[in-house]
Amino acid sequence: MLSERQSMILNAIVDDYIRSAEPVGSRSISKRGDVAFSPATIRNEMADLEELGFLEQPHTSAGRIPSNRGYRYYVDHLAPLKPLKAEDLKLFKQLAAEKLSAVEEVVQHAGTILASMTNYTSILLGPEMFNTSLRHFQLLPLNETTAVAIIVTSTGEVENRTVSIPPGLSVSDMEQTVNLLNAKLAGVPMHKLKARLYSEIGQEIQRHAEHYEELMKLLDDSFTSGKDQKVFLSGTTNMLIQPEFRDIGKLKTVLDLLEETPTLTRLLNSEQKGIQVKIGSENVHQAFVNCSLITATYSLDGEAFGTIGILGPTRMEYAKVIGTLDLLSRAMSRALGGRYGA
Amino acid sequence: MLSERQSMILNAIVDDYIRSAEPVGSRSISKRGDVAFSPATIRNEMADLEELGFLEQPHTSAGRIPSNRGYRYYVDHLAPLKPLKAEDLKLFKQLAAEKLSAVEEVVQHAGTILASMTNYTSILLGPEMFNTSLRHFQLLPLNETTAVAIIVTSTGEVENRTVSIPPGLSVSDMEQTVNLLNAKLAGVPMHKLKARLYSEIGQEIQRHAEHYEELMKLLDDSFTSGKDQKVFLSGTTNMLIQPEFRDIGKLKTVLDLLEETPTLTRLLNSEQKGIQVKIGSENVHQAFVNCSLITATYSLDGEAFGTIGILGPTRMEYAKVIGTLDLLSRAMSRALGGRYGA
DNA sequence: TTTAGCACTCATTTGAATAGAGTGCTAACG
DNA sequence: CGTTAGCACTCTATTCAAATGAGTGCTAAA
Repeated sequence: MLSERQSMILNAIVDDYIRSAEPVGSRSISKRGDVAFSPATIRNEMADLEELGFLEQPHTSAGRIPSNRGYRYYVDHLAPLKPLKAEDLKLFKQLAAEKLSAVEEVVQHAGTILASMTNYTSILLGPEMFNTSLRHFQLLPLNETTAVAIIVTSTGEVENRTVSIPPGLSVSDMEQTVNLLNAKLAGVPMHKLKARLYSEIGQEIQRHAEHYEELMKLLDDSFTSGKDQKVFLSGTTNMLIQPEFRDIGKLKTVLDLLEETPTLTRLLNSEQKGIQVKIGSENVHQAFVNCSLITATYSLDGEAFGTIGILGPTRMEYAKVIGTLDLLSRAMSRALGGRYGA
Repeated sequence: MLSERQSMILNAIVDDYIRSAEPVGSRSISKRGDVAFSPATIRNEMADLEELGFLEQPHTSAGRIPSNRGYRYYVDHLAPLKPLKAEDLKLFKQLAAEKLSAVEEVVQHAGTILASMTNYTSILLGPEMFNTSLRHFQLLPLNETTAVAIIVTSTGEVENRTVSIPPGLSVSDMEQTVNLLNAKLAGVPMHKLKARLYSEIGQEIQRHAEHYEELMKLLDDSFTSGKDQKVFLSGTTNMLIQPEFRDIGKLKTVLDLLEETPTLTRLLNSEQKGIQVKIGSENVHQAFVNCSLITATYSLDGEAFGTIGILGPTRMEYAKVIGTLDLLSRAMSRALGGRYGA
């Protein structure tokens, strides 16, 4: 579609613009050395590239800046990723080596590393528990009316909710029920818990316990996953140093969105695994028209999956970010995998 | 110290400035009606007030703005708090009425309300568990080498950590130990757990279990409170709409600090109960010189205590914020208290 | 096909003039 | 003697025109 030379010029322009944030002119491209033509020639090509929709001109007497399409081409034809700096690699090693007890801590730490390495905003999603299974269930009465329900998953995650005890339910009934559940439901995938509860356990409970209805309600409550997937943000203030967000209005629309965790979860939770790049208006959400969002997935012991992402202006260091995300997502999977065996 | 008239004028100036964010001149004060003197008279008083350090002048031909000292006087001599709007009160009622299962949800929700009612940034600290006591302890093995330690407090909070099992420790030894702990330590305040573990339980364990050292290490790990007090932020982007933070540099120093949860915890965790107002440089932290921080404390069932706070520019609607914090902290204590009986 | 040259465009910078808000001081007033 | 009107003065913010300069598009020559 593009000639070799056009491709080189586009590449040079995007590269330059990513560094300077200023419209780049034909002269500066010519002087770079990697495209050995005169400004005039480059100007002609630039006019063509603009007509094709890869470049834009803020005004007649300014240089060119890449359009979304230009960035897209740049990303799709990215040169093989250059290896990261040694010091950065060391950070990854540390992540894997560190004795972090909880998954959340690993994820949080990874987010901090990501933000400080890239100078953009990192958005990480905690592992999706969809694929994990039940390890242990417990009901601990606090007083006459309330109890804590505790669920431990196969990956060692602990979830808890406060539930109300139906009046008149005997302690022994409750204990018996819990024992039954542990016997019957241990190892069952989390997303099948409720179905199993009704299909298999229901009758059993009905046989030996009073207050069937209320008890089932209690258990149903316990198995209702309370929280959404957890969102970890880091480096939000890196957004402030981007010249494209000098305009407080634009800045606010983005930062506002970052406070809406449910929306973020939806935006990051892509079906696909691997690395994904959404440039400008390729993002569904209006607030991200000036941003690019790059995401990668990690896995926890092959069961649960989560997402890590970087949000920055469309004028983003794609090569660096993609490389970093790729390595970090692997490092995370490594740090998390094998930690909890079956 | 200040004459009746000076006091009134200072009050009027602060009031005006809080609303307009512009230096206020003698004419506009005179026209307000509540200080019935000519601009010239007011000018004279203003000059005096400036000499006394209550006012400042950006430049010779501008109006006056309050100094930190001026704000302090204003706050200390604040008129009796006017009651909140009916719609706001309704929000509080809802908070108390809502069936929120977890303490964290109550706190989080309160933060959202606070930020949206005041249009400032709310900073809430989750309850300090210092005063709660142990309800239940459990060790759940995940595989040969790791286990989850689960601690349930008297207020129904659940904490969990992953710990490593010393090789060779038998399951029955572990179970026996856990039973012993529950028998001996239930009801013991959290901050005394470790001391009791060593003073009373140590010998007992030594008597019947092998691997004494390793087992104690495991238990010590379990009782080491992993997380700091949790911090909930809401309405950080409200900072962007304040004209004093039009300057991105200033904005960044503040927002950067908001990302440092440990520092925030330290800044909010005041010894004193009740409402506290820190104006401008009264704040210890450099980043808050242009801000005021107003905090109040809430309690959870009379045991654990937490803090709620509002951060805004020194030019802040003190009356409104103080009133709101006062009511909300009570509402929270009410919503949380009695929920978990002994 | 490439390039040098040149006229042209347009945002940005600069500087001077102007307007306007507010003060401090002095003198008059009750 | 406290209060107020009047006025000169100060300093910022606005406005506008001119100058600057980066960069382009086009044409003609190499």
